[in-house]
Amino acid sequence: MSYSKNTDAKWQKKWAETGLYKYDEQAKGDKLYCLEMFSYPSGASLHCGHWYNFAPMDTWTRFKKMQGYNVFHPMGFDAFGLPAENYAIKTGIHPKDSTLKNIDTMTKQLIAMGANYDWNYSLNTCDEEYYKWTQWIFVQLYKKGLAYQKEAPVNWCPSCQTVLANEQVKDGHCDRCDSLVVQKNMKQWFFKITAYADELLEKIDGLNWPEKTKKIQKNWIGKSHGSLITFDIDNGTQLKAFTTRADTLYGLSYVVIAPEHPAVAGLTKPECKEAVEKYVADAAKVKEIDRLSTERERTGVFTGSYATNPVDGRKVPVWVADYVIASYGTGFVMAVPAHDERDYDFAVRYKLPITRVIVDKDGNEQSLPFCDHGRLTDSQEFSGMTTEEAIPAIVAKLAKEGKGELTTMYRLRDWLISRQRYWGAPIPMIHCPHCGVVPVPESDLPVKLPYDVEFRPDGESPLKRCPEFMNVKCPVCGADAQRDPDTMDTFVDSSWYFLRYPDAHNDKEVFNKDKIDRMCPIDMYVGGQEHATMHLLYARFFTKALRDMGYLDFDEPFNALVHQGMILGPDGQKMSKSKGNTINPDIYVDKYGADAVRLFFEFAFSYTDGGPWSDSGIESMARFIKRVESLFEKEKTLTDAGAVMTEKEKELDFVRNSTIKAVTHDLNLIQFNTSLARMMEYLNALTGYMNGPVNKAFLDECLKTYVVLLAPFAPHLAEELWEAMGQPYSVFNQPWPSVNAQALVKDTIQMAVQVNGKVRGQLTASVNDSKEQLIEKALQVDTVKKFIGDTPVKKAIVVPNKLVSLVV
RNA sequence: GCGGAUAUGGCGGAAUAGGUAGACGCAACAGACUUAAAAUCUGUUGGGACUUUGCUCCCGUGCCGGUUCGAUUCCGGCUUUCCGCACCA
Repeated sequence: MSYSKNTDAKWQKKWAETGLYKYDEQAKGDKLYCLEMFSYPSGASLHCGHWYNFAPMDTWTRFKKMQGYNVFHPMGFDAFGLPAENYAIKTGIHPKDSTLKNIDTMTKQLIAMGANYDWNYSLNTCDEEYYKWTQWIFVQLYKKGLAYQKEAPVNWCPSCQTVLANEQVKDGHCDRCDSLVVQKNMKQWFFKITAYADELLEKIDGLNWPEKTKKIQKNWIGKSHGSLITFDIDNGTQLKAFTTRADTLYGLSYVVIAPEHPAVAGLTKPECKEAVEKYVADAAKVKEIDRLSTERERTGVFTGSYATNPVDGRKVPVWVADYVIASYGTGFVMAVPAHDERDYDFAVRYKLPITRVIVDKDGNEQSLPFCDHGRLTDSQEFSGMTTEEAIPAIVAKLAKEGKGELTTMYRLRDWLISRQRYWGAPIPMIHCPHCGVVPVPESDLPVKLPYDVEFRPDGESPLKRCPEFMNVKCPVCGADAQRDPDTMDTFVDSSWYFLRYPDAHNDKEVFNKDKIDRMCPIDMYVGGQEHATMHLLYARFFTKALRDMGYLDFDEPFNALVHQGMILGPDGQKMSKSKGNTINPDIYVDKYGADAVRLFFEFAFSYTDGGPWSDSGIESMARFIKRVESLFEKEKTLTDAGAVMTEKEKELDFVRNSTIKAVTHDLNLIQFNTSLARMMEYLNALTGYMNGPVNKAFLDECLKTYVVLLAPFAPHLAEELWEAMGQPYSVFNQPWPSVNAQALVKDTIQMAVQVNGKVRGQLTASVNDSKEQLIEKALQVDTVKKFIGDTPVKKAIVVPNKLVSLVV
């Protein structure tokens, strides 16, 4: 017998035939819902990133099953999306055809990996059975007021020919194709994620997530405490400004409005009209390009209008400037150049007054702009107060006239979900000339995505060109109406898939409430960190919205979260086709077997770090497998020296039990690399033991322990060894070994002896030695004597089982 | 610019309620087997010193300092690389 890819095939077949992976909801053991982020079948096959995400977690879930948990571990496909569509445009192959073919290939690869998914619980987001419920959720959100349409400046990717959510724009570029994103005013569908901003922020602290991810998400939500201050404008209107520094109000020198703000036209005096209109038009054109420059000059124009500072009645000019963001706060800000860098630069450029109203806490005048908190000066009755005292005081004064209030503001914007693309779930809304926007009745769902459509994008949704799809009767009045031609962002599909798995084939409801409440939240969720402000945020929002609509009873979808690291090319660079450093894992599976590839990914780096692919690394894993096999081969040739437990047997038993202890501990912490290091040490100990006379019955027990411990890591090899030992199928029905505490107690211990903090010698201690006896022994060590000489020992510290430290 | 992380042999990486730094593996070198090579097995392997080659000594976890009998681990200040955000008022 020799492990190879044939071994893989043999056991994969047997596992499938015997239903080893079948999930039984009624089975004994605590439920453990473990999930990896499902894969995107845009490429033709699984790549190293998938393998690194899935294979080690397969090991982990197998371990948990052996520990007695009732593990639910499904897998599906995030099948809609731009890459499949772009591939279709390039090749002419319909996205549905390529996607289904890729899903088929990837499923086979996952099976070839040895992954223990129960495919009866699988799902695929481009399946009508699935997107029917995606649309159903859209309708519920609409009815709840959480889905709405608005005309707004949106991010437009000219290459993908679609709008994008804020979260999908990185450095002003499209997250998918890297094209420069431009701004466009369009009427689009939004989900009101901001309604949950507070809860999304607060509940994050209770989650067992990586701290960094929590921080990224918190910053993205970006709560800030401040005040809304109302300004009277000389055209008779009022505008509110959001500020975190109401204490600087006496230093006001002008106010600024964003170019996209609807009030701009009304503010502009005839003599300024030409300049303002030109500025607004230019701002729209160059804005996104210039945003990339951090050295960008702040520009603006005067509108001709004046605003009144509500705190002292002074008039200040109203400017238009594109350093004000229309979509944050009110799009209108108060400018205090002395205490804000941006306002300072702007004031210097346009020769606007700069008035100091804050000094530092000690009363010293710092150089301007001085942006720290401090103490007020030249601020009437508020002079002398600190920033912290002055803010509520000034707002209270303004509040009497209805011109000030404390408030909070969020950086988070509502989630724009319309996409002018073909390959997604159609938005289930109908536009009727009489009734306006009407949701598709639930009984008419799904709104099927038509197959025969010219899907090349031209800035309008491809579905618009499909009259059979577009033309519909209004469900309310029966008049001729039009469907919404857009499809939903694919992040909508993935915002609830984990809720569908436990009840994947329910055709009556989105999911059964009892079932979902029993199975969720997810106990362990594993996927890339790049989803921190996208999928992981959207999924939390969906869970909360569905909870508030009564469909489930928990607050958070993912109790624990782990990010696997990234696998790099052999050159240490990110894998990419253009660099030519990609690795196809299939080739290695074919050559060395799935277990060798699994072991490589698990042993070569810490799971959360990842690292470069290495051919010699994978060869070393193949070598490890051979060493394990030859050990078991050798065992058959040994003769029994009798059932005696000598020091050698005790030593091996010590290693066996400390291996069980360490592997269990490290696997619980998702530390595959150190677990396997312990397995190698145990292998080395077995090899050493088998060079001498052996107690066969005892050795047999040690080898059985070895196979059971190895099983989650190298499942095919372990089944083969288990069978070869004459043990009944399957090794995965074996309980996880427990530690015999007795075996870990040693009679004598090696301890270090330190003199003034430096190790100078070793001593052999007996477990029963008292502190005094240990110190006495330490003083007798030759090398220690040399360093102490005649100097008296001032102090002696004993660290049990570790060392004796002498201070002279 | 702000925020977060990171730094350990030739390489991947171990070890932190402060306690023998370098586990485990790779690569390298030497030996065994072989006509030879590969494979396999065994051994050595952080750097340096030696008029005691040793159960020897000195140095060593990015840099500088501090606390401690003792610091990879804690504190203060830098530097590097990576990541997140980036006119958020």
